[in-house]
Parts: sequence; C-alpha cells; structure tokens
Amino acid sequence: METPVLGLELRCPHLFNTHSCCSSSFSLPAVSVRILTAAATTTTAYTVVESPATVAEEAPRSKRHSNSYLARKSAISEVQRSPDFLSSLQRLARVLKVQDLNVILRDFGISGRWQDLIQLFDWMQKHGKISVSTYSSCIKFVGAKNFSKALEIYQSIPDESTKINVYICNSILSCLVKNGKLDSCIKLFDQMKRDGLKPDVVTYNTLLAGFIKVKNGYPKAMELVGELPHNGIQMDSVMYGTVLAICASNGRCEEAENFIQQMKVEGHSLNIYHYSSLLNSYSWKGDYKKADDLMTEMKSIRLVPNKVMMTTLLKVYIKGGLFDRSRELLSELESAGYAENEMPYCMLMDGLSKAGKLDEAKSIFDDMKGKGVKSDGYANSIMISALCRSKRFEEAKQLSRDSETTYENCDLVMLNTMLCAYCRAGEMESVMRMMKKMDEQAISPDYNTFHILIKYFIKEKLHLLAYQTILDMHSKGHRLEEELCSSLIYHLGKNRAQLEAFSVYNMLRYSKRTICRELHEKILHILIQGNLLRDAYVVVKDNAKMISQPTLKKFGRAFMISGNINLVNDVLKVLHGSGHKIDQVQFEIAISRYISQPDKKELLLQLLQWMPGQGYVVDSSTRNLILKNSHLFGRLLIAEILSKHHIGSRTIIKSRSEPKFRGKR
DNA sequence: TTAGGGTTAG
Repeated sequence: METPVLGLELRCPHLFNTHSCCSSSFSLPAVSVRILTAAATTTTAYTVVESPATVAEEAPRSKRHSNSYLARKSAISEVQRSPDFLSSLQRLARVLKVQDLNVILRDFGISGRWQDLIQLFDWMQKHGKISVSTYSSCIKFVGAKNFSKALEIYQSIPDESTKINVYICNSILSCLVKNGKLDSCIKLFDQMKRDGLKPDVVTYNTLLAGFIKVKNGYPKAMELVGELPHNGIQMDSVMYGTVLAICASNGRCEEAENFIQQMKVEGHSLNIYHYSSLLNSYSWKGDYKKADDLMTEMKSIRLVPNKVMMTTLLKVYIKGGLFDRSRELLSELESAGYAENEMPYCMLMDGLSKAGKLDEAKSIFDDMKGKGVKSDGYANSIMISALCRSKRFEEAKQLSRDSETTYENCDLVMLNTMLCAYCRAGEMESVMRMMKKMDEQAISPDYNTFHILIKYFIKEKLHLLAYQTILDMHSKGHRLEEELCSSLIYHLGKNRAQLEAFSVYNMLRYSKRTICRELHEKILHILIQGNLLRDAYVVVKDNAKMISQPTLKKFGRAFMISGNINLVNDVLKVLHGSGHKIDQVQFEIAISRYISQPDKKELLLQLLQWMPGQGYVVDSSTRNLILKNSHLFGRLLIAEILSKHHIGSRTIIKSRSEPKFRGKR
C-alpha cells in the first residue's frame, strides 16, 4: 500500500482511523490528556450539581443526614475509590440511584478514567439505570477522544424520543464540531430536525461555533442565524460572542461593528469576549487606530484587558507594521506575566521577518532565548523559515541542526520547516534523516511535506523519484498543484519519460475542473515526441479547441505517418471538427498508407467519400496515385468517387473565384 | 440539571 520513497517509507497512517486507535482501550497520548483535563476544568460548574458535596448541601434542607442519603454518599465515594469498582458497584447496586451513577460517570470522565467510564456506562445500560444525563455526559466525555464511539452511543439509544432530546442532541453535535466534522454535524442536525428535534439557543450556538475556524464560514453562519426567528430563538450574549468570533476570523470588521451596535440596541452588555473578537477583526488590516479607540472604550467601562486581549492587540500592531509599539507592548506583556511562553515573541519575529527585518527578528529570537522563555520549538521554526525566505540557507541549516538536538519530539510543521531548510541547502543526507525521523515517529507527511520533497527531487534531477512521490501524494488524496505538476511534466518529457509525464497530466486533469491551456499543448508535444499517438489523440479529442493550429498540424502529420491506421479517419474528422483546416500533405500521407494496405480499402473509400462534403478534394498527384492503384479498390467505384472530387474542386474554385456574384443571383 | 462563546506562532 505504501509507496517507498528514497528507500524509506513515507508512512501515512489513517487520518481518522479511530477504530484501530481507541475502540478497545482508552490509553491516551499526553496531548489528549492535557486537552481533556483542560476541558474537564471548564465543566466543573455543571458537575457540582450532582456531586456528593452538593448532595450534602441539599439534603439537610429536607431531611438532615438521612440514612439513605448517607448511604448513597458513601456508596458514591466507595465506587469512585475502589480499585475494582465493578464489584463494588454490584454490591452497592441497590443503594445507588441513577443520578448517583451519573455523578460517578462524570467523575470518571473528569479524571480521565476512560476504560472505567465505558464499563460503567455498559453496566448502567445493562441494568436499565440510565437517564438523559447519562447519555449526554457519556457522549461528551467519550466524544472528546473518540467521536465515532460517541456516535455509536448516540445511535444505540433505543428510544426515538430520547434521540431527539435537546440535551443529548446538543452534546453529540458539539462533539462533532469539536472534532472538525462540521459537515457531518450539519447533516445530523437536519436529520434530527426531521425526526422532531426542537433546537434551542444552545443547539444553534454549538453549530455556529463550528464556523469560527472555517474558511468562508461567514455566509454559512449567517444562513444559520437567519433560521433563528423561524424557531422563535433570540440571540443571547453568548451567541453574539460566537457570531463576532466568526466575523473576526473572516476579516469582517464592519459586520462585527454592526453586531456590536445591534447588541447595544438590544440592551446587552459587552464583555471581554465581545471586545476581543472585535479587536481581532481589526487585526486583518492592522487597523491600530480603531484598536486603540476600542481599548479606550473598554477601559472606560472598567473592563481590564486580559492576556488574550493584549496578545490580540500585539497582533494588530504587528499587522499594522508598528514595530516599535509592538516591542513596547511585548515588554508590557512580559511585566504582566503574559509572555511566559514563546507565542507573542513568535508573532513579532514572524511579522518582522515578513516585513524584511530579518535581523530585528533575530534579535527578538536571541532575546527570547536569553530570557529562558518556554519554547516548544516554534520560535526556531519561524527563524528557520525566515532565514530560508532570505535565502540564508547555511544559517537555516545550522539552526535546523541545533533544533534537532534541542527538541527531540518535533511535530509535523517543525519537521517540514527543517526538511525545507535542508532541501534548499542541498543536504541530501539530512533530508533522508528527516524522512526517517517522520517514519520512526509515525508522523504522516502532509501536503507541504510532499510539495517540499517533489520540488527538491526536481531540483536534484531525480525526476522519476519526484514522479513516484507525486503518485504517493495523489494516492493519499492530496490536492495537486498545477505549477508543480507542470514543471514535473516538462522535466519528465525532456528526459524521455513520456508515459510518466502523461500520467501526471492525467492525475491533474482528472482532479481539477480546469487546467491551463498551455499544459494540453505541452503534453501533446511530449506525446508526439514519444510517438504515443493514441494518447495524443485522446488529448486532442478532449481539448482540440484549446490547442494551437501549428500543434494540431504537427499532431495530424505525426498520426498520419505512424498512428494506428484504423483511427486515421477518426483523427481527421476530429481535427476538422475542431475547426482545423487539414492540409493536403496529411491527406496524401493517409491515402498512401491505405494504398499500401489494401485490406483497409473500406477506410480509404470512406475517407474519399467524406472529403468533398467538408470542402476537401484530393490534389492531382494523390489522384494519380489512387487511379494507378484503382484495381485494388474497384475501378468503377473509384472513378465515381473521384468524379465527385472533380466536381467538388470546380465548385471550390468557382466559389473562390466568383464569390461576388453569389449573392446577386 | 445534561449542552454553548474570545486570542495564538510554523
């Protein structure tokens, strides 16, 4: 399945292969644990409602420490703490109510006990101790790691009315959005509506949140906002926050301003989220003037800018090219304790280097390193890219080497950056080392990796390797870029790898609606040169109108000389049909070939019969040739057909010489 | 009683 490249394998394991990685066990990589822990901390507000502590608070109101309450409370903590919770569960089954089990379930979710969570859920299902909250919580926690398992749980709900419960639906829709499955999410939402779901403000907000990071998400989000009145839903402060974020991430600052205005009219008060998004919408054009006004307004209502806000302001200043103020603001972030990681430094370095101020970027980089700021290696990546952009490949290569030793575990972007540096510096050995590293760490190459490698292989004149890599890239479903393909097609053609060139052409042609017209012409020359005339015919047939007359002529002649004789008439018809004027030489060659192969008699007769109707006649030398061989084809028939050519030629001469009389008759 | 919102480098 894998295509070997450079003797190594570019492993591309399953992008979404959730079956193999998580269906049986929930062993989590460190990153996921961090994400889940972070997610869990935000949910404590909801979970306290059912936590034992709350039970303790609520219980005294009705009955002070009733026996049953105390029994349930201790049963909950016993199950939570038990090394073999299932057996404790069995023992305490009679004491625990469904809501107690839900408390335990959420506790497992928060503390990352995935295996236990699933086992508990199965147990609850088996014993019929299950409620809407069980499904909702379970889907939320399971979905954070494994959306297909969450979907499975949702699909397994036996009761149709539970399946359209708004809490459960919100939970599963949210899990799809968080997993970047927006399309599936919208489809499921539509299905739920057909099944009878009455979406609420949370449902809509969940879907809208999916459009924040989506390219061109704005119009689609607005479509959804348009649905709100039909469902009797009014936008609340949270939804305004989401919509503003969508505006900001799509560079729609005017629309964001309008929404802010609408909020004010409706009497909503603005919070830090609303201001943050509006500020972010100004970062697109680096509109620092508006950003400064906004900061003033915000402070006037006693909202204190937080880390996010100040970082976003830094982004506005950088985009606006205000580098001195950016440096000042970075110092402010430092003293506020908001620059403890590399991110703001990275932003400034990147901005400076893209503005051609590489040395200033480098000084920020050195400064950051000197201060011992926590870094995951992104800052190094930015510097490497910046050095490459300025064609300082030796320095880029050196920094890549340093990065390799400093950061053992690199992510794909860092690996790509280093790979690019080594490729540009022409370090074949290091290129191979990077690929090996990717392979060992089971990091799948992405579009950029393939692109970098193919460009490099072309540069190093390893054209067949470049070809293999583009095949690999295509088979992994990556989009092919026309310019890269075109360059490879050219080089393959030049090196007499015409079939490979044609294969690249076809991959591009069938994965894109339109390709530039010169490419058809280019591949046609290559195919003609390789005498791959049948393939050339396919290209002409599909794209004749985009190919120049001289190239069509070249193709026609080549085909008449050595193309498949059975296709000669078809080729002539296609050429004529495209508006190309077939010259006498082509007819002469075709006819001589037919004469040399009398078993193709029918084809010759067909051609001769076709010609006069299209305004073609044989010239005198060809005519003589035919007459000389007419015994092979039937003298009478030939004489009859040629007489039509004779009339045809007179008509043609007449029409050429007397056009002015034609209209007057 | 369960669900929803902001910024970020390559």
